[in-house]
Amino acid sequence: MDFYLFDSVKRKKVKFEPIKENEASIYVCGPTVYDDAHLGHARSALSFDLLKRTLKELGFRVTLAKNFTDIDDKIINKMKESGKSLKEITNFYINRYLEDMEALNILRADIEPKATESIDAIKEFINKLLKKGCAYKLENGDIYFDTSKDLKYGTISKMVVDEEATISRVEEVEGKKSPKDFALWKACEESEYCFDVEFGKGRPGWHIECSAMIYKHFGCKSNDYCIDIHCGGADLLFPHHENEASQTRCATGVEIAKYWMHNGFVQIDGEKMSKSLGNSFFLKDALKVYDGELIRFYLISVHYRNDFNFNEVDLLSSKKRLDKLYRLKKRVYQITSKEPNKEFKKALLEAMSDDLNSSKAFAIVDEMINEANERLDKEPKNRALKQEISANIEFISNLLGVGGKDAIKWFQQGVSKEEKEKIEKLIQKRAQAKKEKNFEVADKIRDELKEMGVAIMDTSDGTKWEKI
RNA sequence: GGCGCCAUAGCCAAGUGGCUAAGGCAGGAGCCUGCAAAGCUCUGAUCCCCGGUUCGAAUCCGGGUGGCGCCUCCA
Repeated sequence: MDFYLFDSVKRKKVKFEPIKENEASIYVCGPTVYDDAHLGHARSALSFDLLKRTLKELGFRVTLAKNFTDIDDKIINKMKESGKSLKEITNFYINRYLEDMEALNILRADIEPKATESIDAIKEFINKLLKKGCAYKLENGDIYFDTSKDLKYGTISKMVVDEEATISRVEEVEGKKSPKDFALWKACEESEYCFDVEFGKGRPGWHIECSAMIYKHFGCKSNDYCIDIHCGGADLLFPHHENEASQTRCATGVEIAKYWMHNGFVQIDGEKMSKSLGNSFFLKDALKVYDGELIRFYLISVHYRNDFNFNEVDLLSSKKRLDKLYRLKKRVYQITSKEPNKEFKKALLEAMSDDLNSSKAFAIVDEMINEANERLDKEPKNRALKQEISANIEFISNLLGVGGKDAIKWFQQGVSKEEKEKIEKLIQKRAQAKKEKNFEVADKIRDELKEMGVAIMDTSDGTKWEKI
């Protein structure tokens, strides 16, 4: 099965034809680790987690790299504010990021380079640019990339940078040849975040690390491209990706990536989530209230390229939808899965192969759930059917990363042992009352359970309960 | 000012030239049930407006209206 993706540089959907047959090299622009991850980080990570899972399922050998920018102005500011060391801050937030992403069931990247651990690669890269005359040094020691040396500058984002407009926005730096030029190396004095290299003490600029890391980990030797797919948030297209591409072009003569994918934004009340608007919120706070898998499901129920308007009402409607998958899973509880239904598997994979159409994929999942329930109603003892359903759910969990948890526990989240015992005792009492046809008592117990946030359902297999 | 995205039922959301416009949530009717819940069945939109292209458009083109984003760190 072929994979199609929307290439945000070509601005159209194209067939994925990897540089090396059956292999896919992916680089995702990761977070700057100066604070906790917010929903936008989650959306980006989820989008390209789906990319990785889909390509793997299609049989590609996938190598995904995601960097951590662990040296930057904001981190330095945080150091000054908190009195903590660079490493203390960045290690703390890297771990937090990884924990949050794990809660969302995001597969770990195969390579996780850090800027501070890539200084040699960055240094080499800057040296290459200096040698080729694509970079110049200012009197203060800063090194800038000379965008005029790259005739293709602007072809990634199609941004024609208006010199005057740019001047008004970008801070003027003395000695800079063009406002489009950007810092590769920022000179600094002796300190924890300064690195002593042959062209002077300093620290890397933001754009250079990605180019250097890609060069280091994937190589950009004789191919036309360094990697297959370069991914990131829509806001990175310009200037970040434009600059990365330009540097790599100048330094290696090779295009940095064959394909580009950009995910849309998470908005709150129709506006971009951002700190300056005061409407952003951290993933860790959402995770205190909602299961990570629910947040995952909610965020990937909308196509990755669209804007996503986050709100609690929709999140709760997503929960009801996801609950249905787990209710089906409960019906085939502890049944060993065999082979998934061929047509179902194909349809699901086809949807995801069409530029990661996860919305369509979930529609197919819903149809499968519906059909499975219908058939189970008719043939509750059909073991082969149960094995197939179980395998279908397993396939969903591999491809989409939802539905992989224990179905009983899913409906008992946040219920303590004592509570559980109390619930089960009440259910027993109710069963006794029912036996005695004392429905008044039975209904009273049901109301009592409902007040505890517990819903019950009588089945041929006894009374089941769920925490709502 | 430059570049770009979006507008589909009460809400969320696929579809981007041609069978009856996916799917979910909410609502209504029914089956099941002691009654419920869960599950199942049935039930809703001609696709922001105007014009054009076409045998045929939600889907392409032009013009509006409304919303959002990038151009400064940003997923």
